Amino acid sequence: MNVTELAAELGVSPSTVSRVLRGNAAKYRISKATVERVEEAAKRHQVTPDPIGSGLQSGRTGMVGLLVPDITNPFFAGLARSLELSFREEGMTVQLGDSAEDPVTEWEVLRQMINRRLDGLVVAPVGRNSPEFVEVVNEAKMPIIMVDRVIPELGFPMVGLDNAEAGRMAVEHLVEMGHREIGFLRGGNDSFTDRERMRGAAEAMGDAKLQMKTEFVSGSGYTRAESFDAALQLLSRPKRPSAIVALSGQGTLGILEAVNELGISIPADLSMVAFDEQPWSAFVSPPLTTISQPVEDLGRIAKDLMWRLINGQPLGKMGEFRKAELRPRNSVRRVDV
Amino acid sequence: MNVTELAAELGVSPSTVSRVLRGNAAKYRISKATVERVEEAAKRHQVTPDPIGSGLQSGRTGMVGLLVPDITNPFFAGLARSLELSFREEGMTVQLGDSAEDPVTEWEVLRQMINRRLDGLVVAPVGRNSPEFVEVVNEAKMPIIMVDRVIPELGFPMVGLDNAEAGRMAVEHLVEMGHREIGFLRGGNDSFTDRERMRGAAEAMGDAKLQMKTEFVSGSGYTRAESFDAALQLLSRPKRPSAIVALSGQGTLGILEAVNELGISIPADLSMVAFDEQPWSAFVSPPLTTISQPVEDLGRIAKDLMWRLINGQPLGKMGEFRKAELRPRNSVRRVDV
DNA sequence: TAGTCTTGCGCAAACGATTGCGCAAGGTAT
DNA sequence: ATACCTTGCGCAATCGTTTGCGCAAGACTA
Repeated sequence: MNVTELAAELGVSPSTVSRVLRGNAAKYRISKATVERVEEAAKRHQVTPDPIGSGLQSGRTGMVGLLVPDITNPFFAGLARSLELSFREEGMTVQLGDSAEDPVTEWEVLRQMINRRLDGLVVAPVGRNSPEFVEVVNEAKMPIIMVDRVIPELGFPMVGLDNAEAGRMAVEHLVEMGHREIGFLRGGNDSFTDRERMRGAAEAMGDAKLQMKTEFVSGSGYTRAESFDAALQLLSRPKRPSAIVALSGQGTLGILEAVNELGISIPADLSMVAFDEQPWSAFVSPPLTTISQPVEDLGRIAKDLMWRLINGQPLGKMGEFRKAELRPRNSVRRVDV
Repeated sequence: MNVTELAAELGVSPSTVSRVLRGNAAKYRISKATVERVEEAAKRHQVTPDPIGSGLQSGRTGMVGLLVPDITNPFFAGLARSLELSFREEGMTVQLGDSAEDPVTEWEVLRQMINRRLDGLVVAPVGRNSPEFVEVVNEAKMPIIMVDRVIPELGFPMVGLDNAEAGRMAVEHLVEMGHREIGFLRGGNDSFTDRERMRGAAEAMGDAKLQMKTEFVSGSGYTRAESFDAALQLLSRPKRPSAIVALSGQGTLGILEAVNELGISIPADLSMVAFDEQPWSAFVSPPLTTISQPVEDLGRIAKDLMWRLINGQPLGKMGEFRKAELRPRNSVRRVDV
């Protein structure tokens, strides 16, 4: 049963039913009696305005797109969960897109989402600022916000981690534990996120009067295979750092895999601070010292920003960057200074 | 620019443009010259039929709903990824719903999805067959298939693991390695999936002339906290099994947490076979012996089934259950018999 | 008693695409 | 020259909802 049929049954016009169900009864001066009749009948027949008909008229679909580089990455899964819940509370639904860390797929998915006339796009980009990416997001006539691997140059509202601070925290912790030779496994070299983490790390190194040695820094993409290769390369040199920072979740896996391959023991031979807290971080051997992101907050903030954009409300600020949290466990060994 | 405007620019009717863009040019005898003109102009202006207008007319939304109990569970994330990719290849998109392992939330999300007039629903239920669940899925006037925690009584097409076989594999492996006292951490006691895994395990125990001791079987829900409690209870008894099978992914985490808490060492004090291969399974200490599900296959099969249902094609069979794979690593110790 | 307000709600035109039916123009057959 | 067929495409209704405008009826004022 749809709105029109319900109206016929009640002997009122579809307009009236629509206004009642949309909560505009007062605005159109529908009498209390009529409102109640309509509401009762709507409940009884489980009638709710068809989103398609409604969308055609209003231009709203009640859906937002969420584009992530990899939904199997627990960070993005957590973000998806938080966003889905937050938007559901507003009666909106989330369309999932997964670009598989591939820029070309990313454009394609974005185009599909744009064609679908979603109300807005929450994009966690692969991280590279290509001309094609810029073109496709700029021609989208809908609100867009960026999360996690933001690209500030594009001028979209952003939600993410205070990455420089997070990088700094990792290094400061290692320095406190007596480490002086610190290595870094970068993730997705071209991304703003990675550059910021490195910037913070470099500052902390400087503050501690330590040198960041290029042979102790290894770049890689964000995929698991790339991370493994980079970690292998960094750790199989004759001279190794005494500690390493995995600057991404996949990087953590890459280091664990390489360490396994090379027979290196953590933390006896190598200390490690790992980005991204995961469900298993605390229960593996050794329990991992991690940098944890407030992923639920990020989802809620992203939803709030998007909600304002959709409803034409002013944004307080163009972005929000939350602090990370260091969780010290046993993958960092205290060494003598 | 939409279809109507493009038609105006070309001096043809919207009908003609629609027929060309929908690939129905031949059926309506549109001349080759006109087809080419339309196609060229559509490409030039990037015109594609508006899914809302089209949906209103055709009744199709080009979207399927995916409802999972927990997108942060890597198994469901993998399923989501596989499904998203498979459906995208058909030009369809996936709406994500996360019930957070809560039956009530599950009904609500289902209702929302049904109201949205999606083309179909891929449901990984929380696993409990409640009257409310039955009511809501039965009143849905759209194709539904169940994945993973299927509920066979409801008669929907199903895709999942051959769970009995998987349970059997776990036990047979432990028996081969000399274990005779085997414990089980069940996951979501009421689910068909869990019962099947236990059934297979029990059969294998019987075949090996071993007794399944009730004090070595601990039930729990599917959440992490429940799994931890159950594992703690099972493992803190004075007499412990020499090996344990975690019958769910969260159960694996629960056991690892409990073992950590109790100071039990794997595999020295306790051997373990863990359900659900995860990215980190091979790189933790000790590398975990796992039962791996072919999650990508499951996604593709689910999409195929759904595709047939949507297009009114006959289903070969009402369900497909794939074999699991045992990945022997170092969490199972060989013991003397 | 006529004019003005207020209350309560319907009319009809969108929104954008799809599709059965049929018309017109040109060709072919008789 | 008439009848019939083929080719090519447009007409108009339809899907379900929303919303500006205005109508009708009763209440109130002068």
